[in-house]
Amino acid sequence: MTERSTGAPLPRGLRQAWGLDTTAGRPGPKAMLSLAGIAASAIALADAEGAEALSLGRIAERLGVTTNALYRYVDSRDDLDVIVHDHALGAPPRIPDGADWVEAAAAWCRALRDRYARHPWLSDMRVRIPFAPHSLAWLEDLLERLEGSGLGDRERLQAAGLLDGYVRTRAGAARDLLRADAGTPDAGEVIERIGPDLFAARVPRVASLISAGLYRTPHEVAEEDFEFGLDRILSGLRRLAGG
Amino acid sequence: MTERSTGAPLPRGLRQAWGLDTTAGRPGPKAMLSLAGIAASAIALADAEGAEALSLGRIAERLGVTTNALYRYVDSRDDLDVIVHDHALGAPPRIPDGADWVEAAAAWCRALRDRYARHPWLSDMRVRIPFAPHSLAWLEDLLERLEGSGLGDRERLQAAGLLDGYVRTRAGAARDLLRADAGTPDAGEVIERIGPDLFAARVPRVASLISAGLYRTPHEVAEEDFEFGLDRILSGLRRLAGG
DNA sequence: ACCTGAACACCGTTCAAGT
DNA sequence: ACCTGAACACCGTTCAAGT
Repeated sequence: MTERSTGAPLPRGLRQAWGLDTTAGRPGPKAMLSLAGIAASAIALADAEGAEALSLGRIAERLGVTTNALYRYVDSRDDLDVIVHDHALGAPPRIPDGADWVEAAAAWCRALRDRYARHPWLSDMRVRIPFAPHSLAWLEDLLERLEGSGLGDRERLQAAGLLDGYVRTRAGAARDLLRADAGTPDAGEVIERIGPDLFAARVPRVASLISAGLYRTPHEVAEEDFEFGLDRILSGLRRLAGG
Repeated sequence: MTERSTGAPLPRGLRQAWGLDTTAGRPGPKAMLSLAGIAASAIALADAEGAEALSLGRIAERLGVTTNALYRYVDSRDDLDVIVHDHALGAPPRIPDGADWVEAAAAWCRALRDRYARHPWLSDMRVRIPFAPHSLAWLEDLLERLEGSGLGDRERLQAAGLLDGYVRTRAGAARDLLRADAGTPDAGEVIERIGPDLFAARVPRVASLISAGLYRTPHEVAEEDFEFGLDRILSGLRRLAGG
């Protein structure tokens, strides 16, 4: 038992996620809820209605409980967001045997993309420095995959940030396209409203790409875009590694 | 005057940003505010207190006006966000003469990074498909820089998305580090709270990188990280272009 | 120790005036 | 056409009970 240094304590939800809050055998009434249950309920809500629908009240309603009850499990809305994000992300997949480091890294990227595809609202959550267990496990896993690359410590960390950022960016773009399928703003319609002539005069290259249909991106094309960027990055990394 | 097709009209703020709302010479009292003034006020507020401080009420307060007055200039909070984002981004820089396409693209990326550095809270704003004039002008500008590359239409658009996403990701990371300098969560402290042994057992590679000080990122190191990823991407693109 | 109920400050949005 | 003032539903958060 080492002395605790001064400073802010870990938020309740994060502490629980790391398995530090051994709630077993404590006095008083036993809990009606669990952090995992709260997270699952929040995820179901977000899956159904998107990130904007997430609120303490809506989650509590689903659980048949008062809003304030959630504060027994979580310190704040912010704390809750971290937990929900981490639960929706889930544990990273196992590393495939026998793949070289480039293929292993590519598999990591596709796996992360798939998680985002399953929960598109993840792209709407504020990005944070990851300290939740699953988030860190993903990073750990990617670092492991990069160990065969011959890149240095620093370079592996940089490469991990590059790949992770790439996947998240693409996931956000894919989410936007999903959203465009439903209701909101269609490129062609917006241009119509702005005025095609004004639009073409101001941003001719963008206008011509749109009218060539290159802005319209069905699912398989988004897949190609994803692989395009991934290939560029991995090609750049392989070259650096002297492959 | 062509017939308007059915569908949602352009939000008021966006229409104004494109110069479509010729407010001159209309009946009734003249406006006390302007969209540009509202945006400037919002930017000053966010610069001072961050994205969380942004609200219609706080902006109106700075302008000496009621919250509801803003609805004469903007359709919704969402509409306002688009305008604020676009104003903070500003117009893209001119293309440097004589640079080859790789250097021109790199200059674009650095310029965008600098805009984000000036307004770090931009990284906290929801990412959207860009339809505001400055946002589109940046895209137009990058597409122009890529014209000398020999890449095809589709590839140029993909490359633009890749580079743009990269810069935004890095800007978000840089913002997190800024935030870590002030108050919030320090890596070492969080590990201390989780328990260094548990942490090292679960994510050994991350733990060793942190204890090696590679997580600590002063300003010049962030700069190196930025150039690292940029080099990888541009190297991958050059190779594709057959350079 | 858990959960409820009441209260607070704040948020975006609407509607009916006033000028 | 602009701006105000009142009202609404909703949000996160706190505090004092109850069990």
